[in-house]
Amino acid sequence: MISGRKKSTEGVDSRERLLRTAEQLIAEHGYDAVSTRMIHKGCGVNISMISYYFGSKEGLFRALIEEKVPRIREKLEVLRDSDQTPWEKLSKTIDLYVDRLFENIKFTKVMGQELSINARPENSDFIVKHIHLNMVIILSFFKEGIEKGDFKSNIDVEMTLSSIFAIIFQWINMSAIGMKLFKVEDKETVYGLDYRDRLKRHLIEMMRSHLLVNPS
Amino acid sequence: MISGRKKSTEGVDSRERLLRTAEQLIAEHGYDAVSTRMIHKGCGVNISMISYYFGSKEGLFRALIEEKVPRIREKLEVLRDSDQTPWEKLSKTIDLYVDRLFENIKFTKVMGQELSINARPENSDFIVKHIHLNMVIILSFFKEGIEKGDFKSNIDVEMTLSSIFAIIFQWINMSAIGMKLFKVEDKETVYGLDYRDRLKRHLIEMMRSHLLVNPS
DNA sequence: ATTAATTAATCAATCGTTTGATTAATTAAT
DNA sequence: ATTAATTAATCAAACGATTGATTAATTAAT
Repeated sequence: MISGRKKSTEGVDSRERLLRTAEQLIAEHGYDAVSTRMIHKGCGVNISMISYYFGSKEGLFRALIEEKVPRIREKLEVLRDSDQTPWEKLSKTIDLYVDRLFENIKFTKVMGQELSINARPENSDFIVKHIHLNMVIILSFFKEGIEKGDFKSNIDVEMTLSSIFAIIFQWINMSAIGMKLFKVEDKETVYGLDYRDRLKRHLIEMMRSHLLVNPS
Repeated sequence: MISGRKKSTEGVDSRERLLRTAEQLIAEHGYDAVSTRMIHKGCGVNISMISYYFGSKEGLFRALIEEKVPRIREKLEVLRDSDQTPWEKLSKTIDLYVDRLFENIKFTKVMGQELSINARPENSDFIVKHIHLNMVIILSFFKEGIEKGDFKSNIDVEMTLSSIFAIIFQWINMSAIGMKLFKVEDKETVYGLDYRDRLKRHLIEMMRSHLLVNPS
């Protein structure tokens, strides 16, 4: 068949299209404002396929969360086990995290919404669990830096770590503020490479003066 | 009459109860997850009073936003026109902002949700406009500090300002992460005075090392 | 022939909103 | 001082539309 419109092996494709359309719409309007009909109209896949593949609308959302919760952890573990200085580990962590969240703008927004609203605790617990596992690794970089005498000993490491996450998350989740502050018209710009680099540089420079005993 | 259950001058009270209940519920579950029936059941005020006082559910929400968008600006202007050093102005601004947002946890969450989701642009535009007006004032503190030679001249002032807002907002909006990081069981604790002070101290100390040419 | 994928049609439940009637307080006229 | 008219506030009930979900029938590939 030329059109191949109904090949049964397209099943995977329908599933994927539902996930991607849901991600797009939910990032833009929030979970509760997105109806199953919006999703089905957005990708042309029949409504009942949501139940067919995911059991329910919540099941679709859950699948989206579990599929995408970033797997930065492996990279962090490689970094941890390397022989770089604590400061090198930390600055590369910032680089890594900014890249990962910027490469998944839509999903980062969805995460932010799930963590802000407290509906569906299974989702927020799942996300918090994974973020925390990463945080524990990054915390070890701080402690290593303090032990070696590279970092100041009187810094509030937990607050500092939390701040790094906050700054990146907020840049993506509240882009409207950034747009106004930097007099930028479209979202594409603040999500683009220029501002991504500027955010990295700012974060690293701020951490340098805040953390290092001897900022070179 | 003793009960006075239906005095016509109670109208203001019903209006107020609708606003407070909506604020509470929307902060917890998000606008779209809160139905008009949830609001009316939450405060006992008849459902039709929403249309009566606010025209619609969105009108109620809009009234909530306009009523509460923090009026920190007057205090910032007093600070700006005072004869304190730029660093004093900035550290007092941090103090002021943390206090204001912590005193309005529920509404700060609502603001965060409105800025994250892009439904109802009238609301997000309104919020962004007011936040930006405050940001312009705080930016003048930075510039004054640089001109006087108190602050380093090579700092990214816009990114730094944006970071301050991000850290405070995120602490309130994503309390789940803070709870896990600080091994705290209930929200009341991370929203309490101890962590409020700890957040202030961290922010001010981080800004001190990041901004000041000569951190005393 | 069996299986997996897809469809249109339909379900009960809930959504935001509106209705017409009722209450209690206020104002104006006698 | 009484009475009549007007007002704001409140209520239960119902509106049409939309929600998430399910059904049974159909299609296509093995």
